[in-house]
Amino acid sequence: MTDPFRDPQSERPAPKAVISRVSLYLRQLENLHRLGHKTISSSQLGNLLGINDAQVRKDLAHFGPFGHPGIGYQIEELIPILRGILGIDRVWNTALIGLGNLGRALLRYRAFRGRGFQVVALFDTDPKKIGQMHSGLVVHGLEDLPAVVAEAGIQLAILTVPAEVAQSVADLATASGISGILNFAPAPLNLPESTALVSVDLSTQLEQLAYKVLTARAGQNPGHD
Amino acid sequence: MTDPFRDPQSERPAPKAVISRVSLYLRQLENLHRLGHKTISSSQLGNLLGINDAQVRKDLAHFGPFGHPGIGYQIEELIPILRGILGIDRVWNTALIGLGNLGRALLRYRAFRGRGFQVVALFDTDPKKIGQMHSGLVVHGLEDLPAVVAEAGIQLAILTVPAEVAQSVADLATASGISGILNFAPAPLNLPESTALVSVDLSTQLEQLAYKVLTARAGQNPGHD
DNA sequence: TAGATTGTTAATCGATTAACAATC
DNA sequence: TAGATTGTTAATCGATTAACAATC
Repeated sequence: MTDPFRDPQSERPAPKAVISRVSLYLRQLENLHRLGHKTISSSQLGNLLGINDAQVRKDLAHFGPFGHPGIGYQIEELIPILRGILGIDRVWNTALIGLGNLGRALLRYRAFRGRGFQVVALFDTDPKKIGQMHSGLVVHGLEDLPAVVAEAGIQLAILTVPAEVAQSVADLATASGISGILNFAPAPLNLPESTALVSVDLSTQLEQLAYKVLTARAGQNPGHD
Repeated sequence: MTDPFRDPQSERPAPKAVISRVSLYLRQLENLHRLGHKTISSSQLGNLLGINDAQVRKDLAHFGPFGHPGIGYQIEELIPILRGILGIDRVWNTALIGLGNLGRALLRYRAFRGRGFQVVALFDTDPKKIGQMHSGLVVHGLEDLPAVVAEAGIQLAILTVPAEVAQSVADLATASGISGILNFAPAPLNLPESTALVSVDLSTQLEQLAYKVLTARAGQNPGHD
């Protein structure tokens, strides 16, 4: 089965795990750039992140031959490439839906800003919250979503609503033309193929931690390191 | 070191992916229980979560033969078993380190309470924050960590500090006797084998979303998730 | 019994790691 | 050149899915 097309960029979409690591590579490269480093090898980069050097090379080679044999990768050259691959070389207009504790915190969270994710509209269903100002934005009722999405060219939504309403809010967001949802509600969402979904499930993460502590404690792990 | 128990629970530790799904199973079972359901089959449970039925059975069978052929799983029977497996059948005394926006939001976040994760102490390095009260707890300086951990029997730490100090704070937490860390700082942490670590990297999650939107848009066949 | 569903083995699929010729 | 490091193929490892005898 010889494949006539070998262009890595447009062939198969990179697996989810690869993209996760590309995010980590990018952040590490930005740190190194800030520290004045010029080049880095796959094994150096891997060591900093606890990732195998062959994997680093393979992940990057998936998108193109960016490395220089005998030298490594040019940090300044690689950073904008990775930003382009991830799609954070542009501004993403983002709606924040649900202004509970978590939503308000994310609105002010540094890590979301300055990487192209710009919250441009707020939504809630609570009449007490509608009309309030947060970080210079007024809170809309959810019924305004379709109009505001169209008007402001909103592409992404951050969902910080209770689990019970998450599916219906996601449906409304999809119907309004949102292309991607970052879901914090602890509920499985069913979306059309064309809508991208990433879920962050904080309570299951804490459960993972509890399990890990228990097994680290009981099972005396044979393989040290 | 002869293990008198040959039951699956103490054999090989379940893979990370299995435990993630067990969290999802448990939450779904709790919802079903609330709705008055008595039994559920692996295929029904799988459908609700978008998981293959063989995988549901295999995941659960990893811990014991909990199912009833011809019938399915008894919901009321399975719930406490899964809670025990995950280790959320007890109280975990937890320290929250870093009282920025995210830290304060997590402190009040419902999903963390009522699942056994009890925040019993707060820490920060900012002199303006030390001494403040949040949710009935006083903010300690970080230098109090070893004493408070010992005194209050703290086992877990939620780390919501800037990336630059995350490693040193994690080192202090480990040295103080913490068994597990839920890390929200966007930095790779290097910890001893004996300390459990789960990292939640919000900015990389948003980058995953951007990538997914781009590929869903261009390539017609995005991964379902 | 007939129908349903489990636990588990075998088959498949995908991801990680090792090894090395090619390259600078 | 000699040394370093890439991109990639082959080998390994692990996880998912299909299939089915055993069971209720």
